[in-house]
Amino acid sequence: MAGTLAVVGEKWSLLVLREAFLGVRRFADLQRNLGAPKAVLTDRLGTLVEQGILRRVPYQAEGERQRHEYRLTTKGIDLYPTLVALMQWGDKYLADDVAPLALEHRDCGSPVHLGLVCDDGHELSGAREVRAVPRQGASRAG
Amino acid sequence: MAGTLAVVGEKWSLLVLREAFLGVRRFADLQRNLGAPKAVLTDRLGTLVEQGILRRVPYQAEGERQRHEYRLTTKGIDLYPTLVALMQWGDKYLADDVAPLALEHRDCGSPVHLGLVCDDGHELSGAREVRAVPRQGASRAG
DNA sequence: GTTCGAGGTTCGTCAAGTGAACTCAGCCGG
DNA sequence: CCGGCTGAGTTCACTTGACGAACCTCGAAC
Repeated sequence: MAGTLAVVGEKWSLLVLREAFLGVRRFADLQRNLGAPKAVLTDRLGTLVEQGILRRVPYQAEGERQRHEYRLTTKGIDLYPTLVALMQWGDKYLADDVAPLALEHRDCGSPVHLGLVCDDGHELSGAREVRAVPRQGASRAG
Repeated sequence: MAGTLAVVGEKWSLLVLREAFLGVRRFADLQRNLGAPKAVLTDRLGTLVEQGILRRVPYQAEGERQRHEYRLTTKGIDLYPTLVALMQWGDKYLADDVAPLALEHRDCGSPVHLGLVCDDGHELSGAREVRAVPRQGASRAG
């Protein structure tokens, strides 16, 4: 866990990824949506690319010179549950009125949420139903 | 989401919460386990208490004066999925050898993981099976 | 060959993080 | 009653990082 935070724990990283999941790929759009200083955004995008979470892909809009856009890699897409977890908590405890974004299953249309499930197929109600078991062979990092 | 990050997005907050979930409650133990400067730890604990994520509970060890310990509130416990999400991603992409901590269902003993499930009971394979639908009535905050 | 705009870089300022040293409150042993 | 010990902070000097504004650069269009 500490490792993950070292990678994406900086101030704007997860917000950049949120935009990425919403389909925002261009520097200027990210900058406008987030309101982050350009210098910080440049730096964050750089480290996310370094970490293999985003890819820098060339593209060319009509009548413009070639530029680069930022796309999620598989490694980046796998951070989706993290973002959803943050979102759900915010929706529950911080939302003024109603969640501003709903997630639904693309196939069946019903609402999607994040849950703890065990390999027997039970869905757990929360942290109290989980036992954490330390393992040997590594100090705790997660 | 931005709101959630404003609350727990600072450098040590989520690590403090990890320790809390592992049962660490005392200032000195937190400080030792995390290696965070005392000043920062004091500040983080203070804001987490302010936010209602931790409670300051008096306790008294034998032969010592009364002190305070920090315990998770319900609001804090509900951050569990966030931590698990960070942990699972770290286990997948950053672990040197093997995950240092395994989670199991307290009732049936089988491994627990975090998954996206829809209200029809399907478990989704990942972000690509989800569609995000904006709602009216609020600007996006999540 | 000047303008325009995306995608940066540079710079001065200011907030936040960091570690070491210091404080404070009580319990204890002498 | 005195002085030392310990857990929990606080203060301080220093370094790192965030911030906003201004500047630079490349290529297309005029």
